[in-house]
Amino acid sequence: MRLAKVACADCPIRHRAVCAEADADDLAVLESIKSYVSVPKGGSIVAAGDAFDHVSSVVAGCATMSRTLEDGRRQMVGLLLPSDFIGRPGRARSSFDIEAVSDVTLCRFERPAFEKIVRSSPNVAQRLLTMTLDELEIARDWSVLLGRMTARERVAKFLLSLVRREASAEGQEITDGPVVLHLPLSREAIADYLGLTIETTSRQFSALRREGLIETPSARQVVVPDVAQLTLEVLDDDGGPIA
Amino acid sequence: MRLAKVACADCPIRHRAVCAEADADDLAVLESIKSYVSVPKGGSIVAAGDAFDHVSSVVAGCATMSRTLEDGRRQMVGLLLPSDFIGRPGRARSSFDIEAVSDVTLCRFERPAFEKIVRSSPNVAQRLLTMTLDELEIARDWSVLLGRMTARERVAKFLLSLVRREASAEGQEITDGPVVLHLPLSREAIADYLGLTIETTSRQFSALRREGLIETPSARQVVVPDVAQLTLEVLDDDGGPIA
DNA sequence: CGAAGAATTGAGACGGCTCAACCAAAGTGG
DNA sequence: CCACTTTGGTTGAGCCGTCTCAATTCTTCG
Repeated sequence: MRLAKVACADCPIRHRAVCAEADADDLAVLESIKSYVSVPKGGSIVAAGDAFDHVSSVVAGCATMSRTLEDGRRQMVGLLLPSDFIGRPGRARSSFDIEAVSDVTLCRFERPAFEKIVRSSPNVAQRLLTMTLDELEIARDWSVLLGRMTARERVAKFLLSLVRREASAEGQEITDGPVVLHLPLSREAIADYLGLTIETTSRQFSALRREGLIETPSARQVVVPDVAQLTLEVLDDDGGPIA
Repeated sequence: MRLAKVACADCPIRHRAVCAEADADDLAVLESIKSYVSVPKGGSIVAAGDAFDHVSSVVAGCATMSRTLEDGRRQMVGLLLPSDFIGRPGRARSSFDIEAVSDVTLCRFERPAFEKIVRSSPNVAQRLLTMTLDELEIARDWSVLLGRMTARERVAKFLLSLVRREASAEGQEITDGPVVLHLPLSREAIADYLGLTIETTSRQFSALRREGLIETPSARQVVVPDVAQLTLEVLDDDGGPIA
């Protein structure tokens, strides 16, 4: 669904998205070709194999990138939150499904027009490269989790990544004190993200709760009373890239 | 160890590496600042946490990118073959270990000098972006393997990725007929790549051999008599990105 | 209040891991 | 040239963590 445009100057992700380094000229062009689109919770943004006619930035809401095998096994490969970029300049087709898990607002560009900007604006090209390198680092970091970590470590690391991501989105320090998290994902989606089943994921939440490492006022809310203590559950936790 | 330079015009990876799209001017600059370095089998190229003083392209040999957790668990996140790029412009430290698994020849640039070229040459910047996007796709594809595939599927997919990679390096068609592979990795390294143990990996090789899907004249050689048949072992195998 | 979906919990099965023995190939030194 | 060692790979037996299947509870929303 089409939405009214918001001026880039007022955009909540102006300084974190692909347009972050755009100068006044770049921004004028981007502003002229962008359109806002809203995708309802559960809606598809692109399906694996589909053409990528547009690229976009997530302005609000949460989306997932995943692949489903023929027999139904499903693995999420990325969580898309505000300021994240969707699409691949220079590539016509998506090899993953991208779906809204909450109502999502996208700032969208037609792919050819966006590719032209990438070619003409070093600022935008540079920003896109930096974001892609960040994504790559996040993906590789996640590979360590998928390949080698226990269910407990996966859940703990997932929660910590949300803590960090929320802190960085709000430009805050990472405090040790109680942090309240809103989970953007269902247990099923979390399981797909972590390479586990729903049941195992749920059991790990329960175990962490029993041991006082987290509290769960509701299924979608998690309180971490002591972030440092939760961090101890994850070997290797160097802080890691912000996923 | 320093080696004599090879002219870019004679370089075996000239048309596949980060310099592939470089024009004559770019190439002159690259040629003037590059140096060739050889790293012996088993040697470290960079360690996790170390400064990235240089970036480089793999000219010959094979290297791995991996992380080792404090308790010794290890996950490989990338296999580096000729034409692959090592390093991250704009980031000073590596978050993974990069090690030579055979004697490796690198075409190396000091990071600041290379970053300058990326800023001044749209061709190089564009090529770097494309390569990074390819790497990202490969990393995400691998996540599906690590998160959801069985040991048997992992080994089959690994072998198929080598078949494709060899074919693409030599610009050949992917044939169904017998393909002879040289494994660049030990069983241990393969296990680390696939998120398995040595023993499980070895058992899967044995099982595939028993069933006639592969032959193993020696530990480092694998013959795939029928690529299509091996492909049937991997659900989802859409061909996938070339890892 | 009832229905449907989401999450939790339990019991048992199973795939991959651990520990251990064994084997083959490649050095190494007397 | 032959013991001896070392390194890398294979195989076996049993264990354990996660999955599967199933029942139950909790939420949400007509």
